[in-house]
Amino acid sequence: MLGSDVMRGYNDMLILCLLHEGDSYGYAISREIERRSGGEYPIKETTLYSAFGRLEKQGYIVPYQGSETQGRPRTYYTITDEGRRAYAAKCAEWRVLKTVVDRFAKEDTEDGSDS
Amino acid sequence: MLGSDVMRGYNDMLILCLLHEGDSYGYAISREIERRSGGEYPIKETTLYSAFGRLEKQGYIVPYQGSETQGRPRTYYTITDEGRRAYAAKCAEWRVLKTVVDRFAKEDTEDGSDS
DNA sequence: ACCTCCTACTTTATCTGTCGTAGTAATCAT
DNA sequence: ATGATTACTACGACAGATAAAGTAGGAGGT
Repeated sequence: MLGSDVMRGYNDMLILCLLHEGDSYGYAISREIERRSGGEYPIKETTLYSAFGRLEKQGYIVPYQGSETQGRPRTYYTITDEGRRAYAAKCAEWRVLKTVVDRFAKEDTEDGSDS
Repeated sequence: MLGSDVMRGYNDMLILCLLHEGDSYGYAISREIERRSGGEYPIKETTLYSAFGRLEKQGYIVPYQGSETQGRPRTYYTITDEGRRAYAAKCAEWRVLKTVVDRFAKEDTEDGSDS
C-alpha cells in the first residue's frame, strides 16, 4: 500500500492521465485510480476533489454538469490543451525522477534466496 | 530540475542510501545528492537537516561529533539496523510506486525521433 | 589585525497538499 | 418514508518543504 507522501506530486498526473483518455468525474476517477493501481493506491476523496480545484484554477481542466446520473448530479471535467501540455511535462519529469531515484535504490529482491 | 513535491517522501531514502554506503555528514551528503542526481536535485539545506532530525527521532540514524574538520565541526551520522530495514522498505515501496505510476504515464519520448 | 570566503549547521516563520471527520445533495429500491 | 448508493463539499489539523536569516569555525589574502 502506497503512502501519501510518495504519491504527493503525482495525484495531478494521475487525474490528467485519465482525463486525457476521456472526460470523467470525481467518483469514477477515484475508482479508476484504485483499480488501475491494483488497490495499491486508494486515493482519498478530499485529496481528489482538492486536486480538481487546483487543476481547474491552473486552467488544466474545465468542469461541466453531466445529465446522465445515478445519484447526485455529476461534475464532469475536460482536459484543456494546457492540461495536455502539463501532463506531458509531468510525464517527462517522472522519467527524470525514475533515473535519479534509481541511483539511490538497491536492486535486490529482499533476500536473494527464495525459490 | 525536479520539484520538491515529487521528491517529497524520497529525501529520507536518499539520505539512508548514502549512510548505508558509509558514515557521513550534512554538507557532504548534500553535495553527493546533487552530484549523483546530475544536478537535477539540489536538496535544500533546511530540508536535509530537518530530515536528519526526523530520521534520528525514528532511530534510523545516530549522530556523533567528527574530529577532522575544515570549517565548523561536523556532525556525522551512522545508519542503524533499523535504518537499514527502513531503507530496504523504502526501496520496496519505490518499486511498487514505479509500476503504479508507469500505468498513468505515457511512454513517448516527446517527439519519437531521437536516436 | 582585518576582511572575506568557504565549510557546516541552526532557527523561525510560512506555505502547500493531504487527511480525518463530518455533512450535504440527489436518485433509486424497498 | 427509509435506507442504500452515488456524488460532492467544508473545516480544521498536520507533516514536510521552503525562504530568509543567523551562528560558528578555519583558511587565505591584504
